[in-house]
Amino acid sequence: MSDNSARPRGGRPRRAGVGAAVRQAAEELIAERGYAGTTLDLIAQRAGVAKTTVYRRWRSKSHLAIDTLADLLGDPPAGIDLLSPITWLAAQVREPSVRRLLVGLVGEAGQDESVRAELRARIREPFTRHLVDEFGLSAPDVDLAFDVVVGALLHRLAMTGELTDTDALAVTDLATRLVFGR
Amino acid sequence: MSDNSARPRGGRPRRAGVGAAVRQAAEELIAERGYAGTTLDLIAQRAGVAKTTVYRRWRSKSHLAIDTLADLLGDPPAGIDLLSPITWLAAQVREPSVRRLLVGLVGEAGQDESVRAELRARIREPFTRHLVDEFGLSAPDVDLAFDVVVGALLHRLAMTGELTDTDALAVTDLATRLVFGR
Amino acid sequence: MSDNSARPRGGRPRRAGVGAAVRQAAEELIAERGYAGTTLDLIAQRAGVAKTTVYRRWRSKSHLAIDTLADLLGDPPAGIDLLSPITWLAAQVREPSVRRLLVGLVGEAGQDESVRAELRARIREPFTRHLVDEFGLSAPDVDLAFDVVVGALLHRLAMTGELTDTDALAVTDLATRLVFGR
Amino acid sequence: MSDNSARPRGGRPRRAGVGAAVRQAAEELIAERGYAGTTLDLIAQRAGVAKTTVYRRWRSKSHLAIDTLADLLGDPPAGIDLLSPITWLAAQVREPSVRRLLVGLVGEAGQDESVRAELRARIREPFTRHLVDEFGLSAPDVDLAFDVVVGALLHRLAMTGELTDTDALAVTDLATRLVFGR
DNA sequence: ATGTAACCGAGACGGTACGTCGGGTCTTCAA
DNA sequence: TTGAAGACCCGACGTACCGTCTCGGTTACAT
Repeated sequence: MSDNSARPRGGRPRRAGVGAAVRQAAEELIAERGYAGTTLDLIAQRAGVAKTTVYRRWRSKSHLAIDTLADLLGDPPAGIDLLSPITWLAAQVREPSVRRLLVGLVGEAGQDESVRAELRARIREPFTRHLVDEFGLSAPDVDLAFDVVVGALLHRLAMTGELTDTDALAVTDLATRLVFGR
Repeated sequence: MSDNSARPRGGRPRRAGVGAAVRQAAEELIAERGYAGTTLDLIAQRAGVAKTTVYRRWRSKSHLAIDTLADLLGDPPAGIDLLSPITWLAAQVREPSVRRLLVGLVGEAGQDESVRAELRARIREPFTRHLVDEFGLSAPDVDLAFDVVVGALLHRLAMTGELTDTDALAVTDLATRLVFGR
Repeated sequence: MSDNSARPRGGRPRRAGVGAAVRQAAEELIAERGYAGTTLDLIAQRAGVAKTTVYRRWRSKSHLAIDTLADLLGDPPAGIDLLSPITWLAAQVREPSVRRLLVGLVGEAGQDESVRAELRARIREPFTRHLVDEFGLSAPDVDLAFDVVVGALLHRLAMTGELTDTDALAVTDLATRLVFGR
Repeated sequence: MSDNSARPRGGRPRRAGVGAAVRQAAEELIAERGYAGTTLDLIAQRAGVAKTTVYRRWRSKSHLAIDTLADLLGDPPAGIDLLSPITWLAAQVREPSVRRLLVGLVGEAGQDESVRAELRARIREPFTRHLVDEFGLSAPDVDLAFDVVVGALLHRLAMTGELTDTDALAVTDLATRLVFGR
């Protein structure tokens, strides 16, 4: 979805399908073994690609992970009411691969501003922009709602390892009220 | 605060002050350099202790970090109203050392159930128990409020690197309403 | 045979049998696992004794090993001819426990003069003295013969891991001729 | 001289000079501080190379030492008489670096068959082959002579820490007679 | 056709941290 | 004083992973 695909001038063109294969491998492996437990060598191997190739397209493991995650999330659904995109977000976080990617990335973000920036631009902003455009909400409010939903669910997961429907519901309710009540 | 204390009998007693010195060193270093940037060798060195001594008392870097964090947090204040402990919690999360410890630990928690368990027992449970005893609230509700506050703030931090007063306030409000409104 | 048994003045007397038990444990373990593969903790454990006790009686692992070895070798037989003590020596070296003790000790000797001295005094000198007294040979000659027999056989063992009768015979012959032919 | 050379195809080629630099560092350090007193970290550092690089080329400290020793020994001189290679061998053993390498390796050999095998193939066999080819001697006899010379001198060194000319001469005499007298 | 420039696979390399192991010392309590 | 128990210091071990680098060889597109 963006291993910066723009490669205008000469030279051998990039092999098609490599980007997808690598993201796919990363997603699977991280879902299976967690973020830290997944090696770039491993990813490259499963994707049938050399490690160099991965590093040519992505700056680091974190950036590959962000890209994988963005690809995995896709766009929020174009629903009629405000609740549906928030519910969709919560559902996404409950997916094991999304969750483990997020948890790993939050860890990295603490260490590295460029990861934070990328995370904002590639993950949160699309969501926010969607709600702003669709429902005319204020961007800061939606950002906060995003952080509340993702953060709370992630942290719950980090604490207990699982997440009940009731909890997810409570949090989405909360976030919805947050956006409304301003 | 608990690198385990009750030891049977016999043998050279543990050197007094080692636990405190190591926690102190860990706290400082993690505040300065972040969780991942802090080595056990470094901690041991600053604490004036051999690395093996650290590993004798704590199973791993994560467990030392949890212990350090628990020690750092202390008990929530015995306030009269329900708001104060939640505000206190938010304030704690905004402390650089607490925050960096938490961020690091949330990352590890994804990988390791024993870290999750320890995190629940040493960090969240004391808070919850306090609110339950003091105000007669339901434990699951308080747990959730804890996860919302800590998770949301942490995630906001992970996304932006900073945290405004307004945001912190919004989140504490939310959590308070959550506990009430059930 | 000499964990320096002289303990004149007051205090609790040494427990009888400890010396023998430790030597026994050391011998067995080194025969089974080699010198380097044998830990002092292991020895103490098998001897049913605390590590401290071992270190109170012997200066170091090497010195315990030398003592064990001396005990194990005993005195050369009071034979009538000169050949028999040399043959006896060769036979001793072929014993697994003796061999592994020797190999380990030779390694340590390279690093530590006190080990060398002890080795001379406790292992080689008794042998030499015996041949000097019994057959009126010159001490330096016998010392050399000792070094040739033990050294050659040990080195053969180090190279091949085993030792045939013919080789052993050839070496003893050689050494005998050496002592004679001067 | 052989941290293995023939590599298949592809990949970044090994940096030239690394092998020599590491062997050189190992030789110097072991001559200065003895086998056991020499760390792989130290060797790597002095060679200006990462520790991982050393471990990539040599299986262990022992194998590096064998390689260093083989490199150091070189080939026996192409003399006209049988005495000269044996004298050469004795002279080599008296070199501090050779001696300390050998002593260390003999110790390891007791623990590890792969070290024994390597020692035979890289150290003893070249010597033996030379004498067999040059003088038509039987390989087992020369092997034995090798073990007698090296073993006896090493053991003498282990016992006394030094080695006089007379002793060295006596041993080479012995070994020469051994090869002849069969 | 030929040059150029980017691609890819393979794998060496530097660097840093990890957690473990073993020798030897020290400290306390009990005998 | 001895012994048991076990904490402690020190220093080395070998492994793992990240991200960089250097090859040989390949593949379009522009000249």
